[in-house]
Amino acid sequence: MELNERKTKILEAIIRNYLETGDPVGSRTLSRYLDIKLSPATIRNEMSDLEEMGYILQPHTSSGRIPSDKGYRFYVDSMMADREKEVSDMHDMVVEKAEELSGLLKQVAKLLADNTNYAALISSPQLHRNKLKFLQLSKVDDGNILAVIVVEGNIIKNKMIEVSEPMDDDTLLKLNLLLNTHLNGLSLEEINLGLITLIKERAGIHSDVIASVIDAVADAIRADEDLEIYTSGANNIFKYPELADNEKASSIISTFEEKNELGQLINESLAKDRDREDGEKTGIQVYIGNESPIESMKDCSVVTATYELGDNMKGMMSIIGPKRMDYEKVAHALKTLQEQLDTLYKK
Amino acid sequence: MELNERKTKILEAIIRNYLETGDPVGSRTLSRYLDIKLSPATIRNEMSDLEEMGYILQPHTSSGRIPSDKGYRFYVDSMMADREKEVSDMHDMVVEKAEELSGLLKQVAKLLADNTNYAALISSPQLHRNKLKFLQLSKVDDGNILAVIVVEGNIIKNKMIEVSEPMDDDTLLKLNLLLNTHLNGLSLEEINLGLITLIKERAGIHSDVIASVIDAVADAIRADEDLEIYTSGANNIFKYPELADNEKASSIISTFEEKNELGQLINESLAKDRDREDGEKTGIQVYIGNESPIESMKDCSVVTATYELGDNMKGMMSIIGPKRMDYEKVAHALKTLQEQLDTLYKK
DNA sequence: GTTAGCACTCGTTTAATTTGAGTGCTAATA
DNA sequence: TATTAGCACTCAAATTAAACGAGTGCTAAC
Repeated sequence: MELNERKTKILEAIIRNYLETGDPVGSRTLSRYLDIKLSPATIRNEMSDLEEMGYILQPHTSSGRIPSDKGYRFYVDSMMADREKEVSDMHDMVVEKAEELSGLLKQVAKLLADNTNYAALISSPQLHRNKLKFLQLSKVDDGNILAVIVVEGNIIKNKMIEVSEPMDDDTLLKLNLLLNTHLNGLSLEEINLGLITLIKERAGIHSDVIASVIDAVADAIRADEDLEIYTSGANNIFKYPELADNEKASSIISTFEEKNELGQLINESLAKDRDREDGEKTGIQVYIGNESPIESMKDCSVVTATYELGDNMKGMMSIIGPKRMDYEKVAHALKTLQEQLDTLYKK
Repeated sequence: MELNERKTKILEAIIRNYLETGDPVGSRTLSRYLDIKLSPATIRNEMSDLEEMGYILQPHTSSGRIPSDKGYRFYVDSMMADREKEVSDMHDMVVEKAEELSGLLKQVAKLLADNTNYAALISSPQLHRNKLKFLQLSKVDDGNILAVIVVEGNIIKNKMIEVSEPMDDDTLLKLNLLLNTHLNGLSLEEINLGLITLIKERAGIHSDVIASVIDAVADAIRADEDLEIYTSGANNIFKYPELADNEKASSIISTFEEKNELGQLINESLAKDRDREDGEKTGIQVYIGNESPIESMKDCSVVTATYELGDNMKGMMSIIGPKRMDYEKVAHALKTLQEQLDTLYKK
């Protein structure tokens, strides 16, 4: 069977109506709602076809139809195609450049959640390539030496190293020189065991300090270490009855709180984004129901977008809501913030 | 009327029973549950008295009684009095010393939540007095200077400062000297406008860099800036029907997510802890229902404990659950972690 | 191809009924 | 005087029954 124009119109009407009300929609309602004049009976026939084709389904015999995952998928795809649509009832979302990255990301998550009334999350940007840019040991007091490490992208890492006896300025200077000459500009792969042993040898009695420093450097460079996730508006799910029963709500909230499962979503989304042909799309992805990589979100839709923060640092943000979420509004919100973030550190 | 021994026993039996089952408890049940032999009728008379005295109440005529907030308060107070009780069914809770403070605190929050099946939170420790301990500017690359600031308690703060043109090593050295001679060892109150102006004058053309540094120093020293709150197990509240309805659950979850309201709880709890006579109690507080400073937790009980991490840095942890929570288990869990944290950095 | 008509389905709503745990009061008992 | 048995009463919760109504599929007429 073919999805002709009339069927398409009816399918869209069903979905639109369901998005608005959240109730299954019947033939009589559609007959009034549609711009083409058709009797309920005719529409019933078409709906019967649409159901057979898998686009809609009945929660139970003798109730209206609701979109199936396939139906949503069709709707989202065709919606994404004509992207010029303006969404009006969105507040201005302006990101203010924050002192700290974490503050900025928290701000973005909150903006997304507050403006859409769904749950939102954003990941800290992942560095593309990590090279050591700056390394310095300083004496803080007699028992402590502070290692400051800066890697590409100006990510800063500190480590306090305890020493059993005070280290004089001269030794410190030498260690600094030693570390910098050997390590500066190197990436994780390039710092191998041979090099480490060499440095330790040269450091002589201070090799234990060096070991601590190198540990810290490895930590700083390893990307997955820094993967921070900021969430906001998880409690918004209570606004949607189909997600608000204890079982579902609990598992969604718990996923949001633990955060480790969210990592999968982020990785998958970033990977997909990397694969797509350049220039083609805007980097927005939609996971409907079971399409989502996260088990506890099988009754939700997840919309993700990647962003780029200046120096090739890519991160991901996402909105999670009921399947009948307002996809246009959500996509628009994500795009807006995407653009703002992209330009924020560009200037 | 007086709370004699028999009334006390009955009251305790009511509360114990209610803690176990969560159902209102009636005279017949009590008659079986009590060790002294009394007929339901007698018990009814006593219950009637207890109700008049405000220790228990009926959800509706012709149902059993449940403890009032006053009843819980009585129970908690008398329970706290004999503190030697051993709680058996608690898993071993061992905190492993973590690299980063934030990791440690997350671990503690999770331990508390997992072991008690209630929601848990822990605040980062608040410094008692904040003095600048170490300050250093370093050149990271031509366009960026990194300021590293360490304050008492080894809290480290970084700030990247952009400069329009490269700064040579000599100038940097001079600025470092200038800042250190004037600022080292000072507290927030001592860094006044006069001093700032003086330093800026001496810095000449680099006064804008100095301004940024001093901003960062102020940030680092101000205590409330660092107040981080880590939560875990918020979704545990779904395990208790009396908290699991949408309205309540939503508001509790939202408080946990926003976190800013939790600050009040932390401050109040730390303040109360400071006020108590030394050596008297263990620093554990119980807020029952409306006693809690947080509006959204009026149907919960909140148990808080302070901890001390080495250098006079005090923080607070808390467990939030239904009023009928297992107070002994919770108090025991908090004490266990309290002791572990106290010794962790003492060694 | 479209539509009106009709019998049928089935979740939802409302009301009525039953059940049962629990109470207060009174009178009998120890 | 304190305790207890007995009994009528209350009321939330569970159960059952009936009515409702939105919606369907099918058939026959247009």
